[in-house]
Amino acid sequence: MRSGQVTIKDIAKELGISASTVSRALKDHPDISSKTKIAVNELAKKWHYKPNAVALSLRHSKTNVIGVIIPEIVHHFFSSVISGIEEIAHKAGYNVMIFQSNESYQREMDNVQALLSSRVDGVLVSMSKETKDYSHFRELRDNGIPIVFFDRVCNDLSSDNVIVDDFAGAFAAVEHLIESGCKRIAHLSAPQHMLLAQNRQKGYRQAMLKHKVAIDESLVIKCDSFDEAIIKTPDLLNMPEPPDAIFAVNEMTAAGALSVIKKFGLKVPDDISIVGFTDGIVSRVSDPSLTTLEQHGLEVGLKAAELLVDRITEGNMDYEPITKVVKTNLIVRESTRRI
Amino acid sequence: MRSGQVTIKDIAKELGISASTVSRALKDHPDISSKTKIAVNELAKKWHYKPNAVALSLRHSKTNVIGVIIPEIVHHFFSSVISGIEEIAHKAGYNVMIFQSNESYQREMDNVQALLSSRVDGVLVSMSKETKDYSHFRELRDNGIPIVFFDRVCNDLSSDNVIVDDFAGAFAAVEHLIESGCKRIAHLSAPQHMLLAQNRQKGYRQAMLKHKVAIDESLVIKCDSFDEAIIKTPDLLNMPEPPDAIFAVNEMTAAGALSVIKKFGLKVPDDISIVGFTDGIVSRVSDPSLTTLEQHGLEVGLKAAELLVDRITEGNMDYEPITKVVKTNLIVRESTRRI
DNA sequence: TTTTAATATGATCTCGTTTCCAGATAGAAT
DNA sequence: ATTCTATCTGGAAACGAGATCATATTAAAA
Repeated sequence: MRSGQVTIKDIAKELGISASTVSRALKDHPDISSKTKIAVNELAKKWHYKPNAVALSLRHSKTNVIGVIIPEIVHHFFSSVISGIEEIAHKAGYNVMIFQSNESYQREMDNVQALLSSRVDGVLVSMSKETKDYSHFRELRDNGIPIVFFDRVCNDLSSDNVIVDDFAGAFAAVEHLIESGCKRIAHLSAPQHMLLAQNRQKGYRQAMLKHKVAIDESLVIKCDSFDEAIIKTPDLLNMPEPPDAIFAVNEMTAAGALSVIKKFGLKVPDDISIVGFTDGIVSRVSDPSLTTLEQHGLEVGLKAAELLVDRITEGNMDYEPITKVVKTNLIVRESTRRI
Repeated sequence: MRSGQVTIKDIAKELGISASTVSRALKDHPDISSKTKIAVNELAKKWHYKPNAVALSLRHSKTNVIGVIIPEIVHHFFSSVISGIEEIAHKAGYNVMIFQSNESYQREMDNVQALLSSRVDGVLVSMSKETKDYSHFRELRDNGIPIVFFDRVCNDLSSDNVIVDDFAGAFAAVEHLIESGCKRIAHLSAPQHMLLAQNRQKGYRQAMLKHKVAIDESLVIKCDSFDEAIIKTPDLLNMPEPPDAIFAVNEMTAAGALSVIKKFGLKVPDDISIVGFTDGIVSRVSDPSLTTLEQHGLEVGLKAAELLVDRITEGNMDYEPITKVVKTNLIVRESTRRI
């Protein structure tokens, strides 16, 4: 038969009519006689004609593709965000292209170049931990490609953002610890150039301040992964005055700390309480299950994709950037004392 | 400035030369004078020229895009497979488009249509649980698009597959249970139209047979999710002769069973041993940590993508399908007795 | 001086589709 | 009979890049 897939020209040739007529017949243009329409549509169906999206993209300067850059897919939060994005994109007729930065700035820039080359209609980004320069994102915008940042956003760039209410979440978590009787609360934190990390730490400090609990700065350390927690938690526990609670910046860090604490023979929550961030499966099935903040990854994905689709539809790049905030809520489980 | 991104024509017009010359200058064609080359390349750099991938795709009938259909991204195994796929694809110059079937046959067919329209160069598929008809996949192949199935594959379709060694894994798991003294071993299984489920069950039966342990058919039940395990495990425990071990078809089912068993006040592994499948984070951090089979999702992704890229490069659709098997290995943790 | 060859560039077509601009044919109105 | 209008269809250009073919200019060889 033909090589490759069926085209409008194939149909035109078979029926002895012009390509323009076939094109119009397929989209039910009023100019075309119903006789022709029927003939065309029947053959198109028989031959499984599928419009060539590539040709359409070129013609309309619109690819109907949304690009997504995330640090790593293998994280419950990010994969659920993608799930939300895919959901909205699918409904709005967009396909989703995924790029991982693997927390590398270089790789993130490469991804942006690929996105530019691909002429995607819009981009969703959660920045890598390394990223401190944002010119590659500016380049996207200068080329008329709207961007919506989510979760890992930055202040320097005036852009659309969808973030989790990190401050309020952290505040609620720490307040919960204080109210359940904890006095020496450690904070395992992420690098402070990330807005997310700043806000969570602010929430921690504000809650401590409000309840007049002194902050021991040696209890506030940079520690934001499972492996790092395995290494650094022992130092905390070996202090002369060890903490009686830990507020970790994310789920896996909390899990790492928990694992060390159990190895030390300490009881959770009797000796030490733990609160994490992000309600992943780990928090639910760990023993004891972890008190944490529901981060609603799916909703972040939905909101971010909705906003992006709107921006694309508007087609105007002179918009006033907005920031949408997805509420978190504290889920009290077994790793903290109920009051 | 210009609307949209810079094109070859823009550069040609600015320099007062033809588009063909610019095109050749950019790819260092020997015909072009070095003076022109320098001028073109400088302007291209200054204006951030990026070749339009859409135009190239149309011209060359090659999109450099790989499509991936998976049931759900929000699963450690699948997200790690994607991670592997993205890795290889990136190296080979392909972009990755993600589609979720959400375990729906209808949605899976829609995805295939979108893939056909997008003219992707190849497709990676892990089928939905509902899928029992494979004509949509045949249509892909009939249009010259190579497919590699992974994990959720089927026998009826003669195709390239990358699978986990489910039989051997299950066999090893059950043998381990028997050798550690278990006699009444329950199997929480997935629907039998899935090859994966068949093989895991075969492994279970073979191991029982080899060691001459009687199989109580009432201990072999369909149960393949966390929630289902929460519902069905109590029935097992309430039997007159409850099982002394559970071999679950996947990680979350094992986690669900574990959670019920602990609620019943039974000790793991003293009263009941548990083995799952897939070495996700859950198995590692649960308490007790779960003995399980390392499923190497990343490696499945790498292998599948490599195979697909090879098929695309070959460009010949008359190949002999092969099946690659990724070994599993048993990781003995706290949920089973060591011998 | 004329032929030959090397060098550098432009014009045109193609990929698949849409869309604007013409046309052809028919019937209705003048 | 002629003009007008409605109905249907075809041709060509365009989207961006690349490949083939053609051609102009200059320099080297005969």
